[in-house]
Amino acid sequence: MKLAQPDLSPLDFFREYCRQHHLKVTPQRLAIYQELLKSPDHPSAEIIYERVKKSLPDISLDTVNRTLLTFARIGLIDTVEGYGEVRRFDPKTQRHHHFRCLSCGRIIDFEYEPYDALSIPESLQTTLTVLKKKVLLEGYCEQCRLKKHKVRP
Amino acid sequence: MKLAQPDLSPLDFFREYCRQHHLKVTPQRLAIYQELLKSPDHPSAEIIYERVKKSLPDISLDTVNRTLLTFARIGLIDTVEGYGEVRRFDPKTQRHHHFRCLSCGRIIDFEYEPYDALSIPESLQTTLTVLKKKVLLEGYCEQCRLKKHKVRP
DNA sequence: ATGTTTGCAAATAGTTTGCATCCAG
DNA sequence: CTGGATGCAAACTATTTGCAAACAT
Repeated sequence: MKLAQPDLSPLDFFREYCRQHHLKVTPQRLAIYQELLKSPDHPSAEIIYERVKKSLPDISLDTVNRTLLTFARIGLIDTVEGYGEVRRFDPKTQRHHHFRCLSCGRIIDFEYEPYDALSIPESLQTTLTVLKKKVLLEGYCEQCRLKKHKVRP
Repeated sequence: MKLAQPDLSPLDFFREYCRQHHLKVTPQRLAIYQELLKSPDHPSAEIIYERVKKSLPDISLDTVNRTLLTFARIGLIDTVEGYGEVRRFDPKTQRHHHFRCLSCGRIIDFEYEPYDALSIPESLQTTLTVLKKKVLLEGYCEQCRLKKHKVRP
């Protein structure tokens, strides 16, 4: 689904991506996308809204929200921890990892030695204190594998 | 902080764990913990509430919420994707991984070849379709490293 | 032209807070 | 006894939805 030509300007890439996904290129969408590109800090919809308002004072938070979800749905951007679902709890505090079904949201635990033994990148060691390592695999579970579901969120 | 003797019955372990963390062992907490142990499905507070109500009909959703957060805070249970924070977005769809500061919530991107090359456990291959692999490291960032912050959530 | 997108307002969902009462230690 | 825990209600925050007007194609 993703474009294979990264040799376009970010803007052309965006236009092309939208066209391929039958999305209209509106000033709002453009502004949001450009703001996102400038934002290395994984902003929330609210924060993007505040920033985009500087150039488009009349934009609404709803539009930002809808646009971001749309972008995520077509794979133009990613959502980071916090998949928009409710908080869920896990009584297993021993080391284990998760598989998450992109269709039904099911989370499956698994244990896998090699993942526990993962090394920490040198470059991080100097500035960060790493306490936990978690591997998250994503894809489709047995039930959803065949059905052509739409991806969450 | 975690107890080192897993050779207690789950119930005694719980009582002991609570005592060490100066938490009273109330019927509600007991019921919630026991329900959690029976729940391999990473339930939400709402779902736990529904289940626990069968044995404690007068329990409130607030108590379930507070109790789960308390349990998570003392490390008795874990919270799963969806850290209770707002949804955040990432314009980088190329492969990369995240470090998350347990204190300030900051998310730092990093790239690390070996993580991209991770093998998928055999046991999962037969039933699941794995599309993405993400490694999440957690700990304290440079700024928070020294300050003794309380852990989110 | 026309079907999508937007902005607004209202609804909803999930979570948190204040407070009086209750109970485990 | 007494401070922490609970239940209730209300507040709050984030997100979603319905709809008429506006706009991109």
